[in-house]
Amino acid sequence: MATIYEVARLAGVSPATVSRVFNGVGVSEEKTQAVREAARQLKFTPNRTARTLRKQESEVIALVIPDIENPYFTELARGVEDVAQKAGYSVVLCNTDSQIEKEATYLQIAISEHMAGVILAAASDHTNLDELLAAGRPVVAVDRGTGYDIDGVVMANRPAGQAATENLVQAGYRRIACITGPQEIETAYERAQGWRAVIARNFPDADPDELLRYSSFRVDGGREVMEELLTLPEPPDAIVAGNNLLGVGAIQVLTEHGLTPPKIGVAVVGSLPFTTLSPTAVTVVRLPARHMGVTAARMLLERIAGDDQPARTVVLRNEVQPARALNGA
Amino acid sequence: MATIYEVARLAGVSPATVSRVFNGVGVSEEKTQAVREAARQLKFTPNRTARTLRKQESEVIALVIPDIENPYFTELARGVEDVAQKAGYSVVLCNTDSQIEKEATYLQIAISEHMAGVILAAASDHTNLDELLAAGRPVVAVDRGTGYDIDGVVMANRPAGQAATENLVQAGYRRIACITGPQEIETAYERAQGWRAVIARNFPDADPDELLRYSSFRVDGGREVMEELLTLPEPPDAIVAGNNLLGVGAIQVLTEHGLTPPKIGVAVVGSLPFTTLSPTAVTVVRLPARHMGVTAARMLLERIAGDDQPARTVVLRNEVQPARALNGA
DNA sequence: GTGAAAGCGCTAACAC
DNA sequence: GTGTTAGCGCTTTCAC
Repeated sequence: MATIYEVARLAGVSPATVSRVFNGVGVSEEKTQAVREAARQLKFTPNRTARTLRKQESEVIALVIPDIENPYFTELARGVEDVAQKAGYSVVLCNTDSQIEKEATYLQIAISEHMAGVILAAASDHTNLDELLAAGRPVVAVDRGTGYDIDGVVMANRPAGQAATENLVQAGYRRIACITGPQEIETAYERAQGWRAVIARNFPDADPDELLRYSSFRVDGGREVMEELLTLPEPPDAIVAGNNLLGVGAIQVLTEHGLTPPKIGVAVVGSLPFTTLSPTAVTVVRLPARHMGVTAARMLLERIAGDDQPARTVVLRNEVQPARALNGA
Repeated sequence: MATIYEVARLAGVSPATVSRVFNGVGVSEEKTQAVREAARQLKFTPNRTARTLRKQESEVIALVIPDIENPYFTELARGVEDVAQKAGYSVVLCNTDSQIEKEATYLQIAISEHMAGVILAAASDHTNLDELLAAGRPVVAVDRGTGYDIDGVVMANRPAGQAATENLVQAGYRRIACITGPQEIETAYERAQGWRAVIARNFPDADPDELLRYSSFRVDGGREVMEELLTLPEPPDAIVAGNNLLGVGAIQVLTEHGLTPPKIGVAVVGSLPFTTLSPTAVTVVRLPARHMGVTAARMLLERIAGDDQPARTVVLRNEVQPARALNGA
């Protein structure tokens, strides 16, 4: 690999001039040409490591997410990547598997590689950002809060849970269960709160705890809890699923029992990009994951550029796509 | 951020000794203790950038894939990550969107960040690896070849296409179409060749070109081509889908037309992790994507460690999971 | 076993 | 506008 010294010698200029050419500072036209020609001949690629060491900052941002196999997070990643790449940043995708230790490791790496910033969907509410923040690295929270006073972008989770449930009520279902993710995860909790509010308003005699189930935010979690609900003395006639994977798991079990929607009502908070159902059978509350990524990346880039206004939180509205078969559209 | 110099001063040793402690070279027990204690007090984190600059190699490997939203590739990524992390490497996930320019950019970054190696699912057969290889960086090809004489791990694509098709033949279907990815992509081509061989053997009078469609390896590609096949004067009674997303698209369209499998035969090359169909309705030829990632990562780590045996190619066998409803199991 | 010192490739004062 | 030079934090000879 050629260095700026070799390019400088070939072009008949100083190393500093070569550096200036590649950083867009004022250099005369003729020297610029000479440098570019020399660089081309030597196949010169600037050494980013040296640059990072010198500048104490790299053009890399970390995107830390709990589950890379969840399409919701890959859609988010696309949004981040699209914005970052246009700004000349590359994105390092870090999968924590919801484990705080793995998360801590990646956060440490972000510091020690001098990454420009971090976009974080926290594995839990115990994430420690002290060092990262002390090192002056901007962090934007996505999907979930962190307990720190930093920028964030989240979904309107409670309204999403409400919308899903209301849709089912209007379609005539009367015994609507809810399956959601781990209680400690705020998205899971809030969506369930949305469901709870609608149930309380419409069925004041119902016992919500009988029909609410916490599980993992995964397909097998949905399957397990759905099986359980089906064995109830009086099983539900409809289900609100707290995220996409839970919805997939629940629908799989229902299908296996011959209860294909809309025989039983199903509303899912989150999109189902790879579902093979009739698009009219299930109510979907779309979550704008890509948009969340785009917004978070833009906020982060502003912080990297030095913006120091007070922390902002953006709440993204969802969009309901009702099951057509149920509401007659 | 504390440096080794500060740690050295506090511990009463030289910077070199601090470095040795953190790199597992022989240092006396008492100095080791002193260094560790000083490091703890100062919250010292080794600066990876400086280390990389000095050693000319980082503990990062790049995984370059064409579509991060495809569950097949995220499953692959999991395999890579699990192996890499255990060996102390972190994985940078780079999404090329099948564009050679984006791919070239990421490959350039891999060089200029001194990454330890690259695992590459090439965007096309025009990928240029000259510089990367000249820089001495090991590259392992996954899923598809590259035209270079390097390590690789691929699926048994032709047998997979054959198995999918044979399954449909045995189930009694007689007019079996095939939809696959872009002709230039070897996986798409080979799977179609498998289909073609079975068709030629069983239905010598059939005109394969009438029933074969090339498309993109995406859901909307599958939708589009499926719609088209349905308008044929004599539509197919079964479909072989060349990958998971194509299968999802095809099944969606069929469902919308009331042709839920197994009313029409469907066999998919690739797993359908988020399907909501009855598990008995569709034949799935499972592709061990995670295993591919694990294998590729292990091979890469061997190369990074200096192994210089001739290039190897590993071919992974697939596993057929037949549609139970069709073969009576 | 341990320390002194050079240098990885780049950028940013600072002089001119 | 351009060159000289110091130094980012680490590893690694080379002495001792």
